[in-house]
Amino acid sequence: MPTIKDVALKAGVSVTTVSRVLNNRGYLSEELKVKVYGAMEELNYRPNELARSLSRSKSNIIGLIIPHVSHPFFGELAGHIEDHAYRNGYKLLLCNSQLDKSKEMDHIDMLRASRVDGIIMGSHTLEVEAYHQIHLPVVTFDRKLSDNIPYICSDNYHGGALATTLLIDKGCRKLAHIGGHPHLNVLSLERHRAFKDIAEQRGVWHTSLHTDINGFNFQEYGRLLEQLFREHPDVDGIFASSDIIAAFALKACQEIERRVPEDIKIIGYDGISLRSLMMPSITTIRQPIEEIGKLAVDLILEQVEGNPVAMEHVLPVELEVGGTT
Amino acid sequence: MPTIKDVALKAGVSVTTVSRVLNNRGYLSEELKVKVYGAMEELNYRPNELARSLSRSKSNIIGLIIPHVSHPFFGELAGHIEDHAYRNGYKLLLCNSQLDKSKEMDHIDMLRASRVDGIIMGSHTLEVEAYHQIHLPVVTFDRKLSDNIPYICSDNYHGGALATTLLIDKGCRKLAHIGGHPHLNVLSLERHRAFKDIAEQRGVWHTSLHTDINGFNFQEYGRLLEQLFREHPDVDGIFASSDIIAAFALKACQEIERRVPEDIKIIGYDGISLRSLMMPSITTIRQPIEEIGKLAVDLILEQVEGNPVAMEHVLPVELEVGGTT
DNA sequence: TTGTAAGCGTTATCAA
DNA sequence: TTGATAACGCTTACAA
Repeated sequence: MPTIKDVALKAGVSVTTVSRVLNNRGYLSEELKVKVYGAMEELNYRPNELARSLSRSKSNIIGLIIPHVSHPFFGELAGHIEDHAYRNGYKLLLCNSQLDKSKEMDHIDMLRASRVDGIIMGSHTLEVEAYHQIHLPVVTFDRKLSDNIPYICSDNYHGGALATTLLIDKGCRKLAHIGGHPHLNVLSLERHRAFKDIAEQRGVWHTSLHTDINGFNFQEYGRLLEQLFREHPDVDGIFASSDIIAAFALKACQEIERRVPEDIKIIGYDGISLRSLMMPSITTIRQPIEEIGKLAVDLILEQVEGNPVAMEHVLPVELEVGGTT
Repeated sequence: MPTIKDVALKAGVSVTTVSRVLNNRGYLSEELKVKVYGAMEELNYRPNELARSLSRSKSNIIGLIIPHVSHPFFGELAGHIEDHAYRNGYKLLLCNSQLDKSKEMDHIDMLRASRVDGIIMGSHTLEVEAYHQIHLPVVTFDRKLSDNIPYICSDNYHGGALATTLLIDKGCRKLAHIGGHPHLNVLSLERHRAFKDIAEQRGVWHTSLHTDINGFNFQEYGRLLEQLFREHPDVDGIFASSDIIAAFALKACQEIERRVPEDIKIIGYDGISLRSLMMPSITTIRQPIEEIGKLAVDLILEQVEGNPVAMEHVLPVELEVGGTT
């Protein structure tokens, strides 16, 4: 591959000048530009980003750590993040922690070693301390780490309240919540708190199930639902903490021939686009996934540029009525 | 951040020695190792991968270009690719082309400028020539570019034949195929060819619909199905070129109250894990997604190491019977 | 066994 | 306005 030296040689100027043209710094005559650009064209020259990054101490790379890209919610989120990063001249280094502590630690290490300009953390298997050691612009999704690391989340409590209220208003009298493990330090647990609060306020019977600490295991969802219907065959309302869990619930109901929404109502959370693929389409609490992705990138960029950023970003949710309620 | 110099200073040796310890080159006394590792530990030193990459002319980064990570098939594929890359000490730079020519071109350019060690191409909006200019290890998924760029695909023709045969054997007499745009240069079009061949061989009526050239638009799938049922209300078998399309077909049937599989049978393609979430779960032709991902990474690595690789990699598909047939 | 010094391809400082 | 030259942090001949 041709280097800046080759371009300089061909254009009959110094590398400094080529660099200046490349970065549009200082005064540059039209004639000079034409000459240099011409040489670049001829050589099919592309500046080496590795060298640039090293020299400037800035890689223009953002690291993203999430549990699984293959999970529809994170897949959509990652898509928007990449898109927004791209529009801002940034690249995306993708890491799947698979909710494995050592993998997540490795990934953080690797991203630091790669001198990424910032890290978007969507996986949270480690203790707060581990994230404090990062010493890089960080933004967290769905977890508050400390007072000086910005975080983004949807309005989990409100979403949980909306969902629970809807079920009760629609006549459900025996509610179940299925969500993530309570020991995970994530803000989405607020959904569960809201569920309990509202159910108690309204005096409605309720129970709660949760996944293993290594959530996102599709097989497990099936087992949980089986357990639910075994122990409480008369549940008539399910608030699932994700649309995927809700879809499993829907399927489980249909398999035991309980009509949805007549016999039992289901509401999910997230608002993944696949929810409308189910039959009936799943009622859900929609998080603004695209906005979350954009904001995450923006918060990294602001920090990179040394600008102050707000620490708390609670984005509004919206009830999206489908056919399961 | 501490550099190799700081480590050298603290350990009381030269940078060369530190580098040697770092890379485990040559003879190193236990005592020395302890000393150097100790210094690294104390300083919380991590070698700067940018500098290493520049120096070695090797970034240990693989670029991946796909249409959308948010599409379940590509999401799963990307997950496996990242995982396998990680196990081999490689990082993944993710690019979503969104089937936009200029975006795809930009991404290729960017990956080259970033000196990635190789590119896995899963998006194919450009002409063959564009890919030839890459001059880097490349492996293609589902498209044959030339005789010297390795490609991976599932046994599309066989899969298409299996699917069509199943529908006919199960008694369907009026078949429809829904797939990607015929002008896209992708091997998955073989599924359609097989569909037509088999239907004709068996003397069964058949028709074909296809998406826009910018496929993967979920809204469009709905329109296509509406069109299908309007023009051919008596179709009794649908071969969809992806599980997502199949899911849309299933939903469309249920909405117009045609029973699946009694009145109309549906079979998809891909074998995404979400297919089992549908009710009934979707019968499909399963591609070995994990294997495809691994192989893609391996083919890049082999090329990076200068080893010869086979050009054609047709992976077997498998009929996965669900409830829609 | 260890160290000096050149090089990887840029950018940035400072003269001219 | 342009050009040497020294960084950036690491690897690697080549010496010692």
